[in-house]
Amino acid sequence: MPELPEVESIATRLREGCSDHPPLPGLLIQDAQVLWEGSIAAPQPQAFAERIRNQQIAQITRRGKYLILLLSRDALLIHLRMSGDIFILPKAAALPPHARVTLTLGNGMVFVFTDPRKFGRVWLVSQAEEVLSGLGPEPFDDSLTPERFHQHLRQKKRALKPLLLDQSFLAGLGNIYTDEALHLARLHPLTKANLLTIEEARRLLDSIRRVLTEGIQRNGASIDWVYRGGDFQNYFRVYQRAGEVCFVCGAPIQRIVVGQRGTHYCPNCQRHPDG
DNA sequence: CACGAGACCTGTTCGC
DNA sequence: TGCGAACAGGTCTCGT
Repeated sequence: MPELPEVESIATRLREGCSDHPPLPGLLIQDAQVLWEGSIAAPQPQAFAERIRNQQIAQITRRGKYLILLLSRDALLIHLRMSGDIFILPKAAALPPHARVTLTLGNGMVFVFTDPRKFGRVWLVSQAEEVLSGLGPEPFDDSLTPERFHQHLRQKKRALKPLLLDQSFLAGLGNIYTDEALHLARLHPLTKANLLTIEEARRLLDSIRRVLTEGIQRNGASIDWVYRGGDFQNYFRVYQRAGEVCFVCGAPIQRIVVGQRGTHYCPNCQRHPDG
């Protein structure tokens, strides 16, 4: 589930607090436990706890799908990949299933990174940029104008679906929001990027921003057994709706596989340029 | 450069 | 009921 809106929701909750826990900025990290070494991308897993100990949480942000905690000396970056999640619990509480890394906080609570599938990764580095340097622009960046977006698209011959999933082209979109954005923009997932007109590029950028905004407003999507508190899953227009009717035209939503990813679209609203 | 396949993992759901 | 196959929000690497 964790695409840009889900990570943004988590970052906001950690930064501002909620009914279950106070804001994290200002708290001290007293200790750390690595329960699954594979989750630690940097530094060496054995060096992680020692290095993070006694650093204070200064600021919490997001870049693409990365959750970023700026600490007194280092930056802690977390990528949730397919099944990662973050819990803040009382120190005395039982650890949730699949806990991989824990941080003991100064207020008697514990920061827990859980991840059933073990795809998620944690980095503790002196500069966040070491990890983020390959990312493309943020979708909401003001400098990403329709004209510039069109320029970028014109340089790519790839199909829109895999291109939008490429984090070096644009940071933050995953399988759900890509399918939703393409439907809103009335563009077929297999359309070649360099064929878009400026008007289509404008429509696509606008659609991307609209679905991401809607996702953030609904606190992200929670589906299957991974629950995250958001309810955007109740407002999907195409994702996981194969065989159901398109809300725009009534045609049945189609599911195809593109780049090994399930891809959902309306064959009537989203016509392939070549038929 | 573009693309497909395979790898990394566990859990749920579906079909027989 | 049981069991294997298919599928899942992501990314990396390798071969063509």
